[in-house]
Amino acid sequence: MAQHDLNIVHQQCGDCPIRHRAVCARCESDELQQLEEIKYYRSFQAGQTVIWSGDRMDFVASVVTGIATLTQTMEDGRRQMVGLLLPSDFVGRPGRDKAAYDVTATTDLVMCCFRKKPFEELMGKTPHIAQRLLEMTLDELDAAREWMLLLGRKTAREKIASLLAIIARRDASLKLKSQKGALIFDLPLTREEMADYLGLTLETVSRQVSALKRDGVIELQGKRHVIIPNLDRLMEEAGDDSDGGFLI
Amino acid sequence: MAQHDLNIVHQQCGDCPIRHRAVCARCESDELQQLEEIKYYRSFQAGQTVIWSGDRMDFVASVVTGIATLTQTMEDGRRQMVGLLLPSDFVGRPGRDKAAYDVTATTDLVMCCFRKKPFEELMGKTPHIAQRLLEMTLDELDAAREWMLLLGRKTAREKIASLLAIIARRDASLKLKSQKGALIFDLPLTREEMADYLGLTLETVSRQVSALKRDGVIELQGKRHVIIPNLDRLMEEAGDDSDGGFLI
DNA sequence: TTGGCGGTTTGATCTGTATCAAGGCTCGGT
DNA sequence: ACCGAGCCTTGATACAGATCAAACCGCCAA
Repeated sequence: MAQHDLNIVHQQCGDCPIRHRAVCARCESDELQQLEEIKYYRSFQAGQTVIWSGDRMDFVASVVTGIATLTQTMEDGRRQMVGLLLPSDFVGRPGRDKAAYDVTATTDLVMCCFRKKPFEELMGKTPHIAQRLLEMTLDELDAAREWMLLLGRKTAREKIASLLAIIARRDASLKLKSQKGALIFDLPLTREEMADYLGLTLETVSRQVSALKRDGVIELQGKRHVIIPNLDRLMEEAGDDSDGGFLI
Repeated sequence: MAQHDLNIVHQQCGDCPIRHRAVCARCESDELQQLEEIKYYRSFQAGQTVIWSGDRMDFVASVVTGIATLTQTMEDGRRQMVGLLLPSDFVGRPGRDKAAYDVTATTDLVMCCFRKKPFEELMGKTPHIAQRLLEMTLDELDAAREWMLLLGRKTAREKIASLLAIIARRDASLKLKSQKGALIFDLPLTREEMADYLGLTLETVSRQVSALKRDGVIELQGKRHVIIPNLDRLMEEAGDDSDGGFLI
């Protein structure tokens, strides 16, 4: 295996699901070798379902490239997105054999899967893994709580602004650090997916995106290509006080 | 220290924050002795604030008795509860030195605190702790996601029914197992706190509670004492399909 | 006994978002 | 070049829940 940098992101680390420096510094070690032996890749096309809620799930996985969503659906069809998985994010729960959510690829997707049983055994033997997983899970929990504030208390306009800010910042951090100018990205979600994320209808999403455009908070080229001329302005619209918090 | 049962709850285990059988079976061991040395108790009166968001937090803790809430507040005062801590629940995040949320005692409260630095060191040495914490955090994440569905997609009536069902079930599981009859409990939250939990106003909470009473789904004695004659009926009103999921 | 206060209920009205409906844009296939 | 499907926008209207306002209840203290 290739030598790895210390403070790496998943793509550079290839297939190590545990991208923490302490573990990656050991990439040559036994424990990573054991991870190698239980892993396999799966690819999905945009729109494909990775797994349905309630299905038997005999693996855990991390996203290598692409974006996946976790959604919950009520009997009458109301849907709520409860997680957005970007590269290096982890899915699956050690110690549970059924999926709790629908997992769907919203773009073309590659996942690095690990068979669950041996993964759990490995976790029992190598404390780093549980510690790293704990750290990641706590990050996700923080993100979920931020999301709860959004769902419970923000207006439609604030919700849209929040989502755009989240995507813009995640996107920027995956690219170059601290480029001061405008942020530019392609929306990875349809209007309907945005609605499912935000607890709105797709019509309301469309209206509010148009409103933000009309008011000069964002610029649009086509439906998906977004330009954020001023992130501070956008964050103000989002109603976020703390700019430190980074969400999923 | 006293001998502990295996499948115990926190109260019986006294001060062990890690109530998992594997750890508790070792209550006589060195590692628990070390926990003993870094722990202390704090008591709070109903309504007191344990810690404000942004404050320095040099401990982690678990609830011994009473109920605490985690809330987030926006600049203009909009509030959203993002966590409800019942006995044996854990607060605080290893590897972070500031509180991310306001923590408030809604009833008289006793917490068992552990100084963070030594707790982290101990966690590094004893894998059980990280594993148990991971398990608990994953449970909380599941609860948070269920909560997101509630906030994003449920009607006011469904929200109230969901909250009552959550409290009734948690309460029942703390008392006797599988008592088939009516469930009876005292609401530990004011109408306003319920509203902050559910992303509603207190007036709407009041109206919907009255409506559920009028429709015979619940019975009330005074403002707080609730009787659930038929849990299945209540869960139907809550719009929950899966009855297996247990929330915070 | 009175007054005041926190928590709660209830009523009247307003408003933001959902719902229903129609039409537009874009891209790929025939 | 045309068609159709998917996705998106826009308009008209309906409604759930917010907001504003008043009054109630139980309880404690003076």
